[in-house]
This record gives sequence, C-alpha cells and structure tokens, in this order.
Amino acid sequence: MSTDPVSGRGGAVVTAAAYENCPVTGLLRRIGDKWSPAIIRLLAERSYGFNELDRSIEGISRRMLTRTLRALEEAGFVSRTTSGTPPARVDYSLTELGRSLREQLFALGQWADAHKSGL
Amino acid sequence: MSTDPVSGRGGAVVTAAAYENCPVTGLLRRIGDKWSPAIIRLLAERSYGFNELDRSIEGISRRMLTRTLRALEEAGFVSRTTSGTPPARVDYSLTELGRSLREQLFALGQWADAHKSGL
DNA sequence: CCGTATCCGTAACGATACTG
DNA sequence: CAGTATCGTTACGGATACGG
Repeated sequence: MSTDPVSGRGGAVVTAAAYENCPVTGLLRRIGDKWSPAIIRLLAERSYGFNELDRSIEGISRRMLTRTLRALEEAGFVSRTTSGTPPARVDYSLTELGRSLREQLFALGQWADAHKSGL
Repeated sequence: MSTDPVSGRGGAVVTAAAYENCPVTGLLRRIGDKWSPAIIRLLAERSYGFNELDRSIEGISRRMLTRTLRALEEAGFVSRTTSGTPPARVDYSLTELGRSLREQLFALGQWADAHKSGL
C-alpha cells in the first residue's frame, strides 16, 4: 500500500503529516518551479556546461540556474562532474533517475498536449 | 509535432515564448502549488462541500482553499455547482478533464513511490 | 454554510556586480 | 568558464476578522 495521500489510500482525511511525506506532492513542488522543466528537457539530449545551459534557456539568470541545478542534483535527478583546472569545465547531465523522470514528464506532456485545458 | 519544449522537439534552445506556452510547464506550475494535489485527491472519490473540504485537509486555510479551488476551476479540472438558498450549498467535483488528470497523477505517484529520490 | 477583505511574513525570482 | 554576493520586487501562503 502506498503512503501517498494523492494515490488515494489514506482514508477520507488528508493529514498534514501524510501530506508532507507525500511523494507526488514533493515531486510536483520540486519540478513545479520555473526552470526545472527546461533544464531537464535540455539535459535529456546530452550533457551541458553551465554557461552553455545559460545561453540555451532564454530568460534564465545565472543565479536561478545555479539554484535549480543544485536542487535537481540534491534530488538525484542531475549529476555534476568537474574536470580540469582553470578555465574550469563542469558537466551537467541527467542521472538514471533523471532520465526515468524525464520519461514520466514526457508522458505527462503527451497528455497535456492532447487535453489542452485552460492554460 | 508538439509545441511543448519539454516534449523535446523545439530545437536546441528553449525560447521564452515557447516556454511560456509549454503545456507541461503550465500544468506543473498549476498543480505544483501547496494544496491542489490534496483537493484533487479528495474530489476523485466524491464531491465535497466547501467546509467539508476545509475539514478534510488538515492545515489548509479557507483563503487558500478558495483560491486553489478557483484556480482549478479556471483550468477546467474542477466544477462548482451552487444549490439552494441560505444556508447555501456548493458542490465541488472533478470534471471529466480533472478525472483524466487524476489518472496521470496517479501514474506519477506510482513512479515516485517506486523511485524514492532525495525527498 | 460559504465565502471575502485585510494585513503580514516568508520565499521565489530577477538585476547587477564581483570572484576564482 | 563557472559561479557567488547583494539587493529589490513580486508571488505565495497564513492569521484574523467580517459578510451573504
């Protein structure tokens, strides 16, 4: 049985404790920020350097790029590997978990595209 | 071909215009707020009244319940039907689109449960 | 029973300048 | 190339009180 309130097996009341630990809610809040989808989408094809990502996502600031990458890394979706002395080269890529997540988002995208709602 | 940047067919650069119109991003930001998942989860089983929802979701305020319901209604996921004179009775339930979304979230929940990441 | 109005604190985000 | 530091603005969310 799932511990997930959103999976619908927690009784008739959504308790605060169960909701905080809900995997779906946690996931949605993590990738529901402004830039995570764009980063995941790009890294799905190949690995990127920092400035390269910056240039590839119109409108993002380096500050938010750093913060979002760190968050995705902490969640286990993105891996960061350093290489070389100055000029430093850093490689960002999706982990196995990240690629798995990406497939889920792709499926969600198929659905969203088919069911254009009030967006 | 999808217009969705996250679906991965928009070229090597994520433009601001394409990103704003991205169905996945829009969807994630809409249901990635604090209370939408809880509401959707409850309404998936049956329809609820306002105060009934309020009591069923521990920690939510009436203010946020109202705002979240309005947003979900505007997106087409929730329907709101009034009935009767004071004391007014209002029924909230999932639309067909909302039930469809719920299934997607359920699938996402299965995945999240199976791939416990750094939550 | 079903909300709205107001106020306030926190967190997200953006702009800019600076560093190894 | 790959970031950090600082500052200001805006969005999100909670508390409380009031009205239909």
